[in-house]
Amino acid sequence: MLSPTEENYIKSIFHLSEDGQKEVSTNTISDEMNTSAASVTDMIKKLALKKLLDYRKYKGVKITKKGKLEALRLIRKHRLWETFLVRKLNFSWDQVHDVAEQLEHINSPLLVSRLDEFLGFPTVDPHGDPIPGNDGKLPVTNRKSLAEMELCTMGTVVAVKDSSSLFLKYLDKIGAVIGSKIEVLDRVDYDGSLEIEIDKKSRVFVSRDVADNIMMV
Amino acid sequence: MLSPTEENYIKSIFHLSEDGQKEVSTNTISDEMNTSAASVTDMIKKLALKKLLDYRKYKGVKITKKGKLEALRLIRKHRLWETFLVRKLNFSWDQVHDVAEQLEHINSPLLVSRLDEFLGFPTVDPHGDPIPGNDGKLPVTNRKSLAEMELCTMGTVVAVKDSSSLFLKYLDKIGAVIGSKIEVLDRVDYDGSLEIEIDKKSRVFVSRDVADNIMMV
DNA sequence: ATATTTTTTTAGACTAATCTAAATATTATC
DNA sequence: GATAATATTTAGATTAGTCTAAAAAAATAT
Ligand SMILES: [Mn+2]
Ligand SMILES: [Mn+2]
Ligand SMILES: [Mn+2]
Ligand SMILES: [Mn+2]
Repeated sequence: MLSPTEENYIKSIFHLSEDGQKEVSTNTISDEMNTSAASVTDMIKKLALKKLLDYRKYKGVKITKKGKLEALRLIRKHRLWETFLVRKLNFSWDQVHDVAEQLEHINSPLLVSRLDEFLGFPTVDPHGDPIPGNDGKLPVTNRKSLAEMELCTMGTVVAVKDSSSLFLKYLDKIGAVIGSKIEVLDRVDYDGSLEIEIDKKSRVFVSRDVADNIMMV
Repeated sequence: MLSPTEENYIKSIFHLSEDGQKEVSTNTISDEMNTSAASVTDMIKKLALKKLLDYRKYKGVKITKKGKLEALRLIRKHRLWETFLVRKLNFSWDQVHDVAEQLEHINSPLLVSRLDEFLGFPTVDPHGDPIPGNDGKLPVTNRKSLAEMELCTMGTVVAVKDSSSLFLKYLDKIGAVIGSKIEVLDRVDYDGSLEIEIDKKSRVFVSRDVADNIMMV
């Protein structure tokens, strides 16, 4: 059994390591968690003891198979709850993250499976992120960011990398929501900002940073 | 802001004091919470400092107005979640208590009001207990326990006092669920046990203890 | 290859929630 | 009203999660 705090660490480490591939440094984790590096050292020692991380002093951590499974269990719950909040309780996509951050720690396998069933076994959450299965399997997707798209090509928004309210409200404003079609009209090589056309209607300029956080297919 | 632990204490004290009327002793609380009396003393000091309890050394505690409101806020969430689990996720009434015990601590006013709306503003939970309003108001009910009923009178089951799985499964078995009609056929004065007829069909004997936990109208 | 800077770990301390054992107050009994 | 029993509080520890400051290791720059 993991405490909510341990669960949050393992989930963050999973994300920071790009789904468990890369090693993650102490400072990277402390930045993400808004805790001191000293606290992180304590916690990664504990998680290593529980075999969720491989830890080499001064070398950072790598998440183990067991750690990945724990992270995916949590991510599954997080995304199912976000889906519930949007589809059943009429939350907007920028309101769900913080509540799901709490709900993901509720411990009841029956609740998770019934929620999944109630929602009709959804495959993606309101931000376009895939929902891991009960076995912890994530579908492979071949997405690229808006920033990586070629000039004069058209794509569909399928997900967002940043779930902050500020970012999502901005996307709502310019109309770049999931499902909308975007064509890249021009790219400023100096800073990577783009001029885009959304749904054949509005033309807007977006920064490189914004374009990095919009995932297309 | 209260921690989940503080919330659990204030809720238990509210129940033990019969909705805030009576004083509650340290040992009564420690029994209910399964903690040591020493822990209770520490906690009631803290809650008294937060003005949720009136505490006089060696004399027990009485819940304040502020404390009652906190308790009712929690009870409202608990009962709304139980209702959700039964009505939307097909939990049975004996499966909901422990999960609701976790869900009640989720902190999101928007979530509570949307859940209330989604359920069509329910007034009672799956155990027949009234759901406090957003303002903390509880409807006054005039129920009496099955044990208090007169011989040869008929009543309807409206609530249960014990929400444990063991008790509820027993009620399912004998068919004494909410809405069923019960007539008291005979009472054993020695131990207060009863012979009852349920829904004009089956006759069973129930102990005084069971009869105490079935609320009738 | 040294010296400096950055990163990471260790040492020591704090708070919340818990415990056991000892001390003290209250209540019941004779 | 003294004594015994019970209830409650205090004292002192423990664990989880956090912090700051100091020490040590690793990375970078000269
Ligand atoms: Mn979380
Ligand atoms: Mn999401
Ligand atoms: Mn609880
Ligand atoms: Mn209930």
